[in-house]
Amino acid sequence: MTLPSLHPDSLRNIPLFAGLSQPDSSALLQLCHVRNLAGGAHLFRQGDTVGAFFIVLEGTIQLFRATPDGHEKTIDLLHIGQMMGVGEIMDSCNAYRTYARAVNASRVLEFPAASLKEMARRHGAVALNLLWAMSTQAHEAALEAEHQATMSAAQLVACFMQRLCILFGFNPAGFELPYSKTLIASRLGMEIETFSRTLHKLRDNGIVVDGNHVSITDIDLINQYVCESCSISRECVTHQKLAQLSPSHPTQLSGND
Amino acid sequence: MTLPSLHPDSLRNIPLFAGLSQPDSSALLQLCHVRNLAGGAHLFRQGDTVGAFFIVLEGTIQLFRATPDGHEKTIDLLHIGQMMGVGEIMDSCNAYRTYARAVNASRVLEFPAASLKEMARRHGAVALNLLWAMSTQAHEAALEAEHQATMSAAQLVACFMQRLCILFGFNPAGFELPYSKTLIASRLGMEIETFSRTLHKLRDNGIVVDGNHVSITDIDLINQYVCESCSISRECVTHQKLAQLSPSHPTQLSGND
DNA sequence: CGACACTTTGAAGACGATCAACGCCGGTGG
DNA sequence: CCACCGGCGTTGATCGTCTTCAAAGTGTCG
Repeated sequence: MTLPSLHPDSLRNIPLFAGLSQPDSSALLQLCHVRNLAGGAHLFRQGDTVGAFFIVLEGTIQLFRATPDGHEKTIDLLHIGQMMGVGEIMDSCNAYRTYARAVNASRVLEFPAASLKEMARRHGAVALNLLWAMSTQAHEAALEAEHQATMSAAQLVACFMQRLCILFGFNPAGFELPYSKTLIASRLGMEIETFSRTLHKLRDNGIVVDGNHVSITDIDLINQYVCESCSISRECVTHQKLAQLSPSHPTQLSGND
Repeated sequence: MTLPSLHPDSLRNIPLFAGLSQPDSSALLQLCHVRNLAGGAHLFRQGDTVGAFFIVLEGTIQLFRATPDGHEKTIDLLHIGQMMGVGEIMDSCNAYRTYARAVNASRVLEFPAASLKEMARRHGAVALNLLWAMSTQAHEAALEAEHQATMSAAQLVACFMQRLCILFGFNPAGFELPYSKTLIASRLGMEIETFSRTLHKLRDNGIVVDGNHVSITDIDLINQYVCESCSISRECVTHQKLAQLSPSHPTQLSGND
């Protein structure tokens, strides 16, 4: 099922494959195949029967739920290496708990649900990688939750901007927003109006936004502003990384272990 | 290291041991030992070097963080079968991310950190149980986060009351709060004043509180009230269970798989 | 040109946090 | 026995923040 378009090189940034022996890696690859998604295409919907789990190879996948009043509440935006649907498989839930939709043209790796547990049982290294990945995801979700609870809208936005720079290797001095403001606001758990207003207020704190163009004029100021009310922020890889971030100094995703 | 006080029966409610073969189970038991904690005793502190992970056997453990302004933010209250510190071990973090303190006299099972990964690598069944447990914890944390974001203080309190009945097998028609109000408020992420006020408002929704005594006078009304603004609530085992809950009909923790 | 999605801006309102004061209770020490 | 204290919980008043509703501006695409 392995498509020719999937080169071993592509696996370098995928935690699930990190450090696997050649046989283990091959066994995994035998199970999966690549899927291409156009922007806006749904990968699965909340309530769909769980048939597979996925890993992002390229592009961005939006995980979200539909609220009773018709809105969408974005849970997360997933990028290269991140997994979807592992939880559903591991606790034998038979329905996806969220929607998953490609924000832009994306490629994902698809693993049949049945095979994953078997791989984990048989290959200790795969099990450890899964455990590592799940624990990392859980930790990040916990950070996220604490951020939401502790930080003001302005701090959340500032924090998000910092993360963008890390994730995409943007030059903080000037970059374009990679998503629509509506999507970002949803991701940050705030209303679009609040987001819009907040962008202006940030001018005083070292972030200037005009249209889709963002300039972080004072990295240190922003970093201090984001961290001030949140003990946990200091744990964030983001902030540690941002401290060393200089223009044209793109950062990779952190490796396993 | 197995203490005489740990009977095989005790393992029945512990997901990590669920469905293990005799050898697997014994191997795990060889690794761990029981620790007794007095109420108020600390199991570990935020920043401590990670030396072990723990499973609650008896009592209640409070996980919390210290906020910059000196308050405590309760992350979770753990009961029988729940694990602490697994995330820290699996992603090779060398410091605990929270405080852990016994709310009342408690017993926990302690596993040396080094052994856990090795067990997971070698014993497929243990790895699957760990994956199951982590995925369940992660899912519950996600529900929790969505609750916090979506529901009003009153709904959160009502939801908490329902959970108490499920968890402890209380008769909804009348029971005593098992924790101090300060602790509950902290658990629910609100100030004690807000909590206090909220208790009165709930009178209109079928929950009457006087001192530490709680009466849920109208289960259906409350259930509807809690669920109304939160699509996710319907997934909550709580609500499904509560529907079948009748007086003197205690419920067990859900089993594995 | 008009339809429509996206964004901005204003004004009002709801909700919870904060500050302050007080009542209650158990323990301690004189 | 009483006075004092600290932890806990209640109640009132106020304040800031974010949501909500409403309206208008901007852009793209047919």
